[in-house]
Amino acid sequence: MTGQVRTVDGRVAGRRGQATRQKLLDCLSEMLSSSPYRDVKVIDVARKAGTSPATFYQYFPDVEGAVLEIADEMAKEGASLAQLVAGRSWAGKAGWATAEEFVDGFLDFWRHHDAILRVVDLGAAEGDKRFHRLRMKILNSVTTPLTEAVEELRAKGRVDKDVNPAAIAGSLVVMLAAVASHQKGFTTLGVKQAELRPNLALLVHLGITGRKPTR
Amino acid sequence: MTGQVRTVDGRVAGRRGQATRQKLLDCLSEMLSSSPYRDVKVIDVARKAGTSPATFYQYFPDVEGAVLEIADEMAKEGASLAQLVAGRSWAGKAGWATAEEFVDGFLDFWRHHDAILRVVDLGAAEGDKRFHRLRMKILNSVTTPLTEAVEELRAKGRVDKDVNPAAIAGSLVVMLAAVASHQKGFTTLGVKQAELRPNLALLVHLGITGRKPTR
DNA sequence: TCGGTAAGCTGACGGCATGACAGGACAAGT
DNA sequence: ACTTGTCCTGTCATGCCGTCAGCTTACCGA
Repeated sequence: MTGQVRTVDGRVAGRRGQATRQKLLDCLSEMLSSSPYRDVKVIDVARKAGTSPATFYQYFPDVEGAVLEIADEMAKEGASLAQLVAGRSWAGKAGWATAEEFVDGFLDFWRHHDAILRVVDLGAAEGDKRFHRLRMKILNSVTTPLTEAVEELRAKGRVDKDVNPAAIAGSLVVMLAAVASHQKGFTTLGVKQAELRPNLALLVHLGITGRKPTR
Repeated sequence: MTGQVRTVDGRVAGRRGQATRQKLLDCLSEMLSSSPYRDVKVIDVARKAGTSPATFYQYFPDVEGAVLEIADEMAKEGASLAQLVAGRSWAGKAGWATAEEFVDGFLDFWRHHDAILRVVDLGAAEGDKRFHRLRMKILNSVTTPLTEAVEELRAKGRVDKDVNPAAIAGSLVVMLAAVASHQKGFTTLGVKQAELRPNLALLVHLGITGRKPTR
């Protein structure tokens, strides 16, 4: 099946091979957190992993290929984000709680993986289809249920007919992603962490329901 | 004064020197639009400009330095974005017009400079102070007047006391920036360009005033 | 017209990363 | 011990980086 981990030259990787491969991925992940993407060199990753550049090229075509691998694992993990929104109520106090928990959960996930998500974002913005697909996969696990929530409210006539649920949901999600990536920008504006979250929850609630929350 | 353009080794650049310098910046700008940031090499920029790598290093310490230069020019241009928001009304039909024009103007600016803004965003997200300052400079020209608008409405009691104007304004602005960078993500969701803008305007209006617009 | 001076540009070079290969080390089964 | 297939690395050609000395060009005053 697809589960077979293979080297660049087509061999099947055994236990030891998979271990070094994973170690290379871990070290790359770490390097992405500590130095600019542009400056991440294969030789540094290899050194950090206690091996040689040649070994790196045995498992990955280049740095980008390895990054895609890391991002793919993260995307799988990100599927659980759907639980933050799916099947939740957006009415009354429960609605406010939904908004708050959604914002919290999403920000935590994004900040936890900020280094790799930065690179994915860049790749997607630069037009690379593979990165774009990955980014959509992650965002969709949240955007899709969020869109459904808006559609439901619209069907009940609680939201205007001329709103596009997907546009609203998508915009709110990228807002959260961008805020998480640039949290430093808000401290510069004099906005503290603790203040930011409820305000984001407010915006999300307003966007989804069109109304102010009852707290 | 500060207007003196200088080479890396301290010489004052004359007319001819400034021309090549500018040509290098233009070529770099073009390369950033057409190839991944990671793959932009000094030698390519130099070749494209019909000169040699050594010349590049005479005017810029490295690629990053040149990028900062381009971004700085763009930041000056971005100051005019303030006019989209400053002194506008957020009440009634005028309020809806303000939201629409703001969204349009901002998106156009961001998309026009998307290549360089991608790099600035990346640099800022990676923690580089110079990129972060530049990013804030551009965003602030919009965030500041937007924050004032919210503060004004709050003073009139039309917006809840517990909202933080800066947090709201900042979040809406980064939302627009992120949407502009990832427009492709929305076409994937089945949202067309023309549909996106009014929905963004709606979110902005909701965020600023707390109410649905009257169109 | 003629140097003198500073600006402007480039060839060339050591250093380092890249990416490919062949061959050696290693583990496991026989 | 021998075989087989996995795993790693030394090595090499190639190409980019960043710097320097030195050449050409433009400007200017005498």
